[in-house]
Amino acid sequence: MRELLAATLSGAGYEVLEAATGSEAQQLVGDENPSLILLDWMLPGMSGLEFAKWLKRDDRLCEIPLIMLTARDEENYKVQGLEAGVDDYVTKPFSTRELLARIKAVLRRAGADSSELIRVDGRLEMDMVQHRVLADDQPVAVGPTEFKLLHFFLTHQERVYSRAQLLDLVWGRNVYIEERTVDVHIRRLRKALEPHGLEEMVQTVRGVGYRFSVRPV
Amino acid sequence: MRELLAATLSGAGYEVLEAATGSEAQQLVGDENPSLILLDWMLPGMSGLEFAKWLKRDDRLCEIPLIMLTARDEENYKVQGLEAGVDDYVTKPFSTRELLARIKAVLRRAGADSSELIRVDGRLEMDMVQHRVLADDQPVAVGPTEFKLLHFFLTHQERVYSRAQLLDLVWGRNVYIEERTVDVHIRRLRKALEPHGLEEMVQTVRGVGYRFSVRPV
DNA sequence: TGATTTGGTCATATCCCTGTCACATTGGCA
DNA sequence: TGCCAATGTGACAGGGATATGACCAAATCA
Repeated sequence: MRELLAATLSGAGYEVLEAATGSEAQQLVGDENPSLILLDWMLPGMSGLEFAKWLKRDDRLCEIPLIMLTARDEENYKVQGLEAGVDDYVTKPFSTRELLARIKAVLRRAGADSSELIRVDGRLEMDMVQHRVLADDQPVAVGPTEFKLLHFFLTHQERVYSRAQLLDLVWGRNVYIEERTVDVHIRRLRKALEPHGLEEMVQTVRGVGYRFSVRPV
Repeated sequence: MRELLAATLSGAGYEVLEAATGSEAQQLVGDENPSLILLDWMLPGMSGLEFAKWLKRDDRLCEIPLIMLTARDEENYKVQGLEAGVDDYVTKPFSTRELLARIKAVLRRAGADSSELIRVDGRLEMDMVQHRVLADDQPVAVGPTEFKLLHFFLTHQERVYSRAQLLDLVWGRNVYIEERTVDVHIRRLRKALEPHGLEEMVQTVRGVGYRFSVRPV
């Protein structure tokens, strides 16, 4: 089964890594940082569910999309899986086309942030390889935190985030930082974008939080 | 028990409010509009079941997800709870991990179907994720209160509400505010919709209150 | 190690929102 | 038609939320 899948996915242009057991997978995941995990419900040793829980509990790994393969479509399996944070299900038997479609969908959903070059509106550009921000091809001077903040915004445009969410998602959870501090970094980011006339993309949503948007308020 | 839970959940990043009795909880729920309620089956005074029934009978509160904590996993308790509209169960004793997983799952489930995108007549659109109002794809500038008011109207169309009801349902109960204040916010909402020619959707019902309707008066 | 940058917090300034009032307008009824 | 009650509307002051500059400790760099 696993080898069949591996062959299919390789054929579709994906790079595939295989693990036979849960613990093997745990090691592989940590080492290789995959873009997506296909997980069978039934595993020798650790169950698929246990693996899912382990994965989603880890701050660094919980972002990795997870698709479960299950032989039964019983509701309570799905519920258990959803509780564990599984992103999608494929019920055996399934067609190659269905599987590829779901993989594509899940990757797209999760994917935006794995991109190495992010452009917005043709004017703002973020190059993760160079670790640089360009506005109208002019370098923008931003500090490390502003860089992370902007990167988060570019990969999560057109959405409001509360200060608490931004602290969680940009600074990382388990940091105890004053919420007002977010304001200050928003300010610094705006200041950096100001010379290029892009500061309006960082929008205040009073009483709620902040939003990055190309569209005017 | 309650304090232990509160500490655990705070640690997990949730904001926690506590109530010792059913009636205390009733008041708190009305005032604070929580995202989720954890309810013990056994309460001093009002029973957990009674509280659940009360909650689910209220138009404004019945949307709040409710998880019951029960010391017994007897079927007939669950059935009674389910009939009352309980969203999930956790049977004591339980692990922190299990509780957190269920909370997360219930919140996600509730978040998903409390529709995040409301459209009316193809012209007016409210995106809760962006926290934005669009009329003919043009952003509409509305203040926080008008936003809440419009959201309420969009989710309760074609019905008259008195000023007192609107104060209760939009502002929250236990706020003592002049009834005429509603008029002013209605005015502000209309003004915001005016540039898009949608102000007629907010209709006055003389002697009764206001109604949101797509149909002309 | 000393210089420089960075990050978080605070105090203060500013802006926006809000509830209320006073007055204008409208609608219904005798 | 004229009066009264209900609603519409503009203005305003106070309060709360956000913006901003300054500061110092910690981290980074040379």
